[in-house]
Parts: sequence; structure tokens; C-alpha cells
Amino acid sequence: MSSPSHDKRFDELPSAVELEEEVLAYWRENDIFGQSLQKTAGCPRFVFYEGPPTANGTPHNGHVLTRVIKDLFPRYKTMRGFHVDRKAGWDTHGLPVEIEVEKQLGMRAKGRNSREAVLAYGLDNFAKRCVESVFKYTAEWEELTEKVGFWVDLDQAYVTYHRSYVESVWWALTELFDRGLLYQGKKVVWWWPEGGTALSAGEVGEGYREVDDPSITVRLPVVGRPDTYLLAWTTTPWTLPSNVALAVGPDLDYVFVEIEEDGRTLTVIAAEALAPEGKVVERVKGRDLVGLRYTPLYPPDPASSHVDLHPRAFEVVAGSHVSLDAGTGIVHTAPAYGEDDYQLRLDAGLGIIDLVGPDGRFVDDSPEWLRGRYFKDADKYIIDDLKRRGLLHWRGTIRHSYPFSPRSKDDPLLQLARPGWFIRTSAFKDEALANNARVNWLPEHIKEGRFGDFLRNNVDWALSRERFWGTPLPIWTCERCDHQRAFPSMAALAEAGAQGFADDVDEHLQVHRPWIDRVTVPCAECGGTMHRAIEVIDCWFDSGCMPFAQWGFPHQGVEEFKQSFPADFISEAVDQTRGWFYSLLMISTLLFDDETCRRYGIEPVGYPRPYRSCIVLGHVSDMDGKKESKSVGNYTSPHLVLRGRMQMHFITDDTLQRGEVGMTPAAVRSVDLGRNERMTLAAGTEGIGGVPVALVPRTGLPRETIAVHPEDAAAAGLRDGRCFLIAPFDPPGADAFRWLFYASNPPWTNTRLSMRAIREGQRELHLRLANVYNFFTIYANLAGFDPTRDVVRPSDQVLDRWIRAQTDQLVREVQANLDALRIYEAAQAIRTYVDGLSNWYVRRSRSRFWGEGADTLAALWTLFDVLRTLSKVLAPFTPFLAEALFLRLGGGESVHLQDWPDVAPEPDAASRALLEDMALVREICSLGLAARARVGVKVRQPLRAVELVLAQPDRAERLKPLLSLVADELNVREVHFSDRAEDFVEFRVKPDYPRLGRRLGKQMKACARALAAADGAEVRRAVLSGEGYAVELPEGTIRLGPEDVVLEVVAREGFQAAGSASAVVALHADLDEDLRQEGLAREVINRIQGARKELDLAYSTRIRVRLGGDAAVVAAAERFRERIAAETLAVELEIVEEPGSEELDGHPFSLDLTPVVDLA
RNA sequence: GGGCUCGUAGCUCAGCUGGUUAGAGCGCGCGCCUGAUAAGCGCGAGGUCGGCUGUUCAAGUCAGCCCGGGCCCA
Repeated sequence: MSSPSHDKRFDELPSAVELEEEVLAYWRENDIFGQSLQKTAGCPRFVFYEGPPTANGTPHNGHVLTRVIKDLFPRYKTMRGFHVDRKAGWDTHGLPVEIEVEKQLGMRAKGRNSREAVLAYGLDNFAKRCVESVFKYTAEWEELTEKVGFWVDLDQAYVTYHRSYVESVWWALTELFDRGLLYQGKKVVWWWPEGGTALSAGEVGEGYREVDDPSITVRLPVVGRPDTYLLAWTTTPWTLPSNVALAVGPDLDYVFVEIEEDGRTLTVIAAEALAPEGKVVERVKGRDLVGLRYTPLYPPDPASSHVDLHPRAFEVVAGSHVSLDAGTGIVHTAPAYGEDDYQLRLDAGLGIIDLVGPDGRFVDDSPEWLRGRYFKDADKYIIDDLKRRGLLHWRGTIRHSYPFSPRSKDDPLLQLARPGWFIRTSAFKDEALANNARVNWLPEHIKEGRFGDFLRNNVDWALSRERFWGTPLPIWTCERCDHQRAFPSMAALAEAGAQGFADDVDEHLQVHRPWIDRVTVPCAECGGTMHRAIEVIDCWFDSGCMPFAQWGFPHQGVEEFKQSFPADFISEAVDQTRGWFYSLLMISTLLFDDETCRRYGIEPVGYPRPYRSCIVLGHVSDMDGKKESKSVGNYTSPHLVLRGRMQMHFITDDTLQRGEVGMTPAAVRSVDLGRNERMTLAAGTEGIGGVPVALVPRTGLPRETIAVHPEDAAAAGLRDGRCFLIAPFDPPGADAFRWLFYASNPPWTNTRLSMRAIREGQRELHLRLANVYNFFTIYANLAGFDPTRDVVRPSDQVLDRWIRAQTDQLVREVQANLDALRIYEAAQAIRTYVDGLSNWYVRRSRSRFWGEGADTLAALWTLFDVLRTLSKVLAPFTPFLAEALFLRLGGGESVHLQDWPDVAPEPDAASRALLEDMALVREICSLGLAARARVGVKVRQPLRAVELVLAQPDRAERLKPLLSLVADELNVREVHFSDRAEDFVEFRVKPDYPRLGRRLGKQMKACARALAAADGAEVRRAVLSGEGYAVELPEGTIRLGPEDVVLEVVAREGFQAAGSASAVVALHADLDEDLRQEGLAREVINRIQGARKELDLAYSTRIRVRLGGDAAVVAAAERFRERIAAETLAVELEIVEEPGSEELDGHPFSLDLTPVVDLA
């Protein structure tokens, strides 16, 4: 190979994994992230809030989605000249942590409340274990974060259990308390008996599951009317012993129906629409039933402390919530266990019975056979009992979703009236809605739909938790006079003369239980001692405080807070509507009204706060749209994507063939190996000594487990039940992973994830682009191209001008879409561009790169230049590939320190015309290839000519400079516009519907009919000549101008032509000797090039060629001798007539080729 | 049961304010090109736009109802 004329060489791009490792190391060594922050110091801010994940679980693919979406905009905005702080955060409080520790300590048991066990263990040690557990998987999170290229400041991360954070939350609570918005009350809450705590809407929302529950209709005997029963329906039989009333809709229609049963005649009462079959004996309105008394199914003991009966107990009452949607129209009411029921009790004065306690078990005052029973277990006993007593009218099962503990999926929740602390959010519904109205939601329907609905149905926030590891409620109550006071900080406590600070423990633990519980304050009212309310708070409140608590505001960080409130952008998955999106919005709505802002010296921010835009992400599912699950095995391993291997458990199975590995069917389909691809089964990550294996579906495997033939296991040296599966393909890597989430669908729709889909994206973007770049390196290195020396002014060559215009257009489109937070559309623009670059610019420019001189230099420079621009456009999307490309092109220190390419807001007229014209040219080529395919002549065989007919004849002139591209692409000698178009084309003129429709209205159809019936060529001529075409319509004659119609051309049958609405391309497919000879010569060239490739010759190696064949071959080769020699780099070309051993287009042929030793 | 959302080619998905050959990628079939070469490209087949009823000169697009999937909540 000849040595380049200078030292500068362009390196090829390595595989994705290698490339990404290289770039990560480079970023680390040079602190590129840090530099990007420094570079933009003092610039306008683009504020991003990181929603804190909890690090006591491992990250999954959904987290990859959020991380890559969250990374895109900060990178983009940084390039646009904004300063984008990216403070990481960790959510560290709450049930998930406690449960994890309880599990470690062996405290979890079905149906058993763990509170006592925790207390017995000791809160000091429990809290310390919680802190340890919080960061259990931090390393995995950090690794994933880095690997997928999410730039976030982990070193400065906010941590919700840290003292400064807790004190900020205390401040918020104190504000609310002092304004009377934080109150103690009793409400029906979702209650988790095993955890001994209420749960917030956000927590409950995590735990819904489809389950089968009993669905029964019971009979309640009417007092004073023998054999007459009210029918009531329930799915929670365990609440029946606590029944105190039946509710009916006063305006609904009810009937008394006679039914036969076991020879008896019974009368049952139910809503007419829902009543059982039978003889209707009476028809009444609901209000007529009100006051009807019935005998309770389980007469309570009035002496019990769990029974509080008012005079109207066991009567029919009116309830506005009664509907005819289900049941019987008579609603069983147990105020202790339902929200509507509780409200009805207050409205109607019913009293209450609560026979199931907070531990989920029946209390001692219950009927004997229920005492101590777990509420869910009681259902079947109650059903049996009612059946025996003839009070069970109907029994079935219902499949519905019911909430379970979000942290312990086997624990059903129950609704329970409980005392606790609440925030009066419902009083601020209007403010929250007004705030919401100003948020830019993507997708938009979240605003009025899911989120708006949630706000409209707002209920007070059940804040308190009778738990241990959480932000303690900062409220102290006097044991003597009940005076209550909230404290916003430790300093405020100290100032009030508090005692009992735990100075000897970690500063962060001091603000937690049990240490903070020991702090007492003298009561300012009576001098008594104040103790802290025992509760901690819902950890959703913690995360909702992050806009200010991350800075410790208002105790510190005031400036930082001011500069970063509100956020420009946040993004999380849709399940956060009731979680983080709500807690953020509600807390900021409550706290940062104009008056409070002024009090803290903040410019009032108004609405929206605390976020301006929010992208609500869909879920990540498997390729069938099912939820990914490790136990089902339909889980695409992030390790396989990022590193090309995954660690699995294995079992041996000798029913397999050797060389087969059994996997769940979903996994086999997801990986989608090609027909000849084999995974490598090995003991180690490198695959040394591994065995090639095909994947076959096997059901019934345990989680993360594969089945292996015993001999394969032995051959691969597997031990310990663990093995690696190593992919036969280049691992797609982080960029391909990211690209899938950007380019396969808009982020708010669910993404179906599979290796197959990721690899598809990898081919589409990465491989295509790497091909283009590697093509560039070949010729740039061959030519000794040096961009620092060979600076070329923008070339006039038409392809160069086109790709530059196209590049500018790309920048505009991506910019406009990203500014509107539209990722998918931006990615589509990139995809289309890369296709054009590869399949038009490079392909049509190829010959220019082989040559020398000014045009070659212009081509090299242009490609170099647009690739560099492209690397910047790609930077926010595929930061690794973009960086590698940029560095190899010698762009500078980092593409992420570059400014976004600066282009004019609109293309100039010339560029616009060129883009349009080239699009038409590409369409013409496409039609030409279709016509060729129809004719069956291969492209290597030159044809005499093609003729073009354009629907818009005025574009012909503009197209002329581009016709040589058509000639090359279609391999024809001549391209011209037909002067006998009518021979093979029909003209058609259609109305321009949008334009004419507005003008003509109802006459539109008549006009279309008239045009269809008219002679197209005639109409066309009239319109184009400017005289216009007159159409008779019912309401008069109108004259159609060129703007009123769409001109089309259609290829006539029987011609070797292909057409679209805008053009028809007709081939002259007849071959003469001359054309045949050229075709043959090109065959010769093709053979020689093929031989070069077989010999693996370098691009610049010269050769000696001896070729033989019959007279025709010789004649063709002789005639095109120079071209053959030039294109194949033959320094000698010997052509002889001889009987060849091979065949060339039906001619005998032989070829002998020797490389010339390069003496230089 | 309610709310939201989705239903477009075999598969995965686009389709702006209603406008006339409904698009892309993959897959499939056929073919081409090979000095980007264990890649690349083209062409083609394939759609009653879930169903019904309306509104309109005109409906994949708007409205109502129904069917089916998903999410959220009772």
C-alpha cells in the first residue's frame, strides 16, 4: 500500500462496545461532563429535575428508558448554550427500605404485623440497618447510569434522608401546619395490616393486581314482614358483621319479587333493573324504602367498644352514591371499611361497628368463630354460615383488580377508618388545576385526562405513617395542655429550649427515629413537656419537596433554589401521575404562592410550578406488549445489549440435542438469532473453551435459568450452576439501546423491547453511518486528505450543494423538534438523512472519490464537513458514536463541548429548489429502476435512452443539470424529456381539493366529475397556457387556473415505463451491438474487480491482466481497453482470443491477474 | 363499573388543523450492485385504516354507539 503523503490518518470506527469503552474512558480522563458545565457557567439556565430513584432495588429496562430520555435534552440544551445542572438524587425513605431490612432480619411473615418485631429489635439498630440497605445496589445503578451515557452529577446527589433534606421537608410541613393545612383527623384510608400503616394514593397505585374475589348477594330479613328480604351485594364478605345500614338510591325504582325456593315462597327486594326473575308484587321508589328496618346478619354486642350504634342503625337509608351499575341497587354499608360508607355514617348518623382491627384480624368481641381470624380468611366462613342459615341468595366469583401492598405483593390492603395526619389539599383543588393548566404535558391528553381527573377528584393527602424509617413528623404536642407546635429545623427546636438531642450519632440520624423521639420541648403555653407526634410521613412527600429540599432551602441554598425554580423539564413514567408528578405539583402549589415567595425574597413564579414541561413516558414491555418479568423470562437483559453476554443459571437436560440450549420461548424470540448464528455457552465472560449453541424454546424453567445438555455443560467447563451466554453478533451497545427508545415510537407510547428490535435499529443507523464514515477514511487516507490543510471553500458541485442543503435542513428539523420536545420526530429526520447521505450522496459520488484533483478534494471535504455536522446533531441522541466520529474527524476536544450547528432559519430559494429537484430526481431514478426490473435488463447493461414526462412541465428546465445523475444511476446513455409524450403517457387533471373545496362547497363533486370526463391533455394545455379551463357547474361556469388543479401523468399500458403522479419514465430497451459491447466490457470490469477482491488486494495495488475470450469478448475489451485498465488499476492489459474456461454472458472467457509489486 | 388511551400491511409503528394512488422499517418474493463488500441497494406483493351509525361536497382523521387491548381508579 502506498504511504500517505502526510501523517494524518483517519481511523476506522471500532465495534460499538469497543467504541463506547473508549469514549467513556476519554470522558472520564478529560472530565468532559465537568467541562461542559464549566463552559456554560453564567449562561442562561435550562433547569432539569432528576426524579429520585430508590437504590435498594436493581435497575431494569424501564430505568434505561427514563435515563436516556432525561439525558437527551440536557445535552441538547447545553449545545444550545444553556447551563444545565444535573443533580442526581436518591429516594431513601419509606416502606421499601423497611421491608427490605425486615426481610434481612427474618421478620416478615404472612398475615403477621412486623411492628412488634421491629420494636423488639430496637429502633436504633433498625434505623442503622435501613441506612446501610438504602445504597445496596448503588454500584449497579451507577454502572448502568454511566454505561448508557446518562450524564448526571452523582457526587452532589441529594439524598432524602440527609439532615438538610429532612429539615427542608420539616420547613414545608411547618408552613402547612402554621397555615392550618396540616391536621389530625379520622378517615377511611387504604390500610396495610402487615405493615401496620396507611398508604397514600401513590403507594396504593403500585399494588393493584387482578384477583378473584367472592361476589355474593345476601338476604337481610325485613323486620315485621316474614319471609321478606332485602338483597345486598358485596365482594368483601368480611365486612358483613360490621354492617350498620343498607343504602338505596331515593329516585331509583325498586321491586318486591316473589321467588320459590325449596317449596317456600320468599319475597326479595332489589332495584327493578337488577332484581331476580319472579313475580313482581310491588313496585316502589327508593325513598319509599327508607326507614325500613332489617335484622342484622350478625347482631352486635352493644356493650363492645367496637360497636357504636345510633338509633338509625339497621335501617334502609338514602345514599347518593348508589347506582345501578352492579349488585342489587341496595348497598351494604359498613362505615369502618369504606369511604362512601363512612361519609354516609356522618350524613345519616348511623354509628359504626369495626370488628376487624388494624392488624387485619377479627377482634375478641366478634362472634366466637371469627375471633382472631385474618380478614381475608374469614370470607369463606361467613359465606358458609350464611348459606347454612339460608341468607345467601347468590354466590359467585369476580375477577377484578384489588390493591395489595406495593412492597409485599401477597398482602391485601383493606379500607379502614383511621386517625392520622392529613394535608388539606382538597381545599386547593382549584389552584392545583390552574397550575396544571399551564403545564406543557406530553402527550397533551395527560393534562385534562389522567392527571386532570386525578386533581379534580382530589382528596386530602393521607400523610402520616405509623412506621419507623421516614421523615419524622415535626410536630410536638404538650402532654399537659395538648398544645401543638411544628418545628422547621433542629435549630428552631434548640431555640425553643428543646432537650435530648442525640449529639453522639451521625448528624443525619439525629433527625430520625428513635433519636428525634427523645427530643422534648417545654410548652410555651403551660410549661409542660411537649413530645413529638409518633408518626413519620409518606415518602412521596419527600420526593415532592425535592425542588427546594435538594438545596436545603430555606435553611441554606436559597440562591441555588431561586435559580432552579421552576424546572423547565422533567420526565418519568406514566405511573408517576399520582406519584411524583402529583407530589411535586401539589406541594409547590401549596407552598409557593406569591405571598410566601415574597416572604422568602423570591420573585413570585406564578404558574406553572415546579415544572413547565413534562414528558410522560410509556412502559417498557416485551415484544408481545406484555410486562417484562424475570420469572416469566421475557426479559431482555441489559447486559446482553450492552456487553453482548448474559450470566444465567443452568440446569442440565439430556432430552436436548447437543448444541442446543433451552430458553423460555419469549427469550428465544427476543434474541432472534439468525439461521446460522450460535450463542457461545461458556464458564467465563470471555467465552474461552465455550461451546456454540442454538437456542430452542423450553417452558417451565426457573427464573434466569437455561437448560443445557450435560455433555455441553461438561465441554464448556461449567460449574456452580452459573454460566455465560455470549452473543455471536457485535453487541448493540448503549447508543443502539438509546436509539431504540428515541426512534421506534414516541416516548409516551409503550415500547416493545427485544434484542431483535435493538439490532434492527443498530443496522439502520450505526452500521449505515459507520459504512459512510469508513468509506470516507479509505479515500481520505488514500488521497492524503488533511482537513487542516486542504480547506476547500464550499463546492459548487451539485451533489455537494445538495448534501449541504440537506444537512442544514436536518439541523433545522432536529432543532425544531427538540425545541418542541418531540424526540421521535427528530429521530426520524436523522434516519431519513442518513439514508440520503448513504444511498444517494455517497453512492452517486463514489467515482468522484476515486480520482484526484479538485473535484475529489471537494467531495472529500464535503463529506468530511457534513459528517462533522452530523456528529453534532447526533450528540444528544447517540453520544458515544457522535463523540467517536467527531474525534476521528479531528473536530476538537469533544462534540459535547461544541455549539449546536448554526443554520439560517429558512433555506434560501436556491437550496429549497435543489432539495425539491433532487427529490424528484430520486423519484425518477426509482421509477427507472422499476421499469428496468419490468423489462428484465440488468443495470450493468447500458441502455440507449430514457424519456421523461413530468406532470409539472415547468420543472424540466430546473432538472436539466441533474439529469446526468439519472443517466449514471440508470446506466443509460441519454436522458431527455419526451417530445412525443402522448405516445406513452396519459395526462390527467384533478381538482385541487383543499383549494377548490373551500370555494365550491357542494359543487365540488360536479367539478370533479367534469374534470374526470374531460380530455386530460386538453385541460392540461388550457390550464398551462394561462387561458384557463372552463367548467360548467350547476351554479354557473367557473374557470380553473393552474393553482386549482393537480396535474398528473400516467404511463400507458404496454410501454416499458413506470410512473408516479409526478413523472413517468419510459425506457428504450432495445439493444444494438454498440450497447452490447459496452455491457460486455462492464462485465469484464466486474470480473476483474471480483478477482481483485478475492485476492484481497489493497485499493491502490496495480495489476497485470491477461484476459481471453471469443471474438465478441475481445472486440468489446479492445474497444473499452482504456476504461478497463483505468478502473481496475491494470498497468498491463493483454487481450487474446482463446477458448476460455469460464463464461461471461454466454461467451467463453478466461482471466489471469497478477499484482504488481509496489517498489515504493 | 368509571376515567384515560390505543386499534392503520404478516410484525413494529408514522400519518399536522378532514382534501382523493394511506406511508416507513422489518419480514416475505423477485432482482440488482459490487474498489463502502461476510456489507449495500432496488423493485414488488401485501391494507373494507376494529365495527356500525351519523356530520360533511369530502372521513384513517370529527361525533355517537358497539367490540377488543393497555393503563389508572372504584
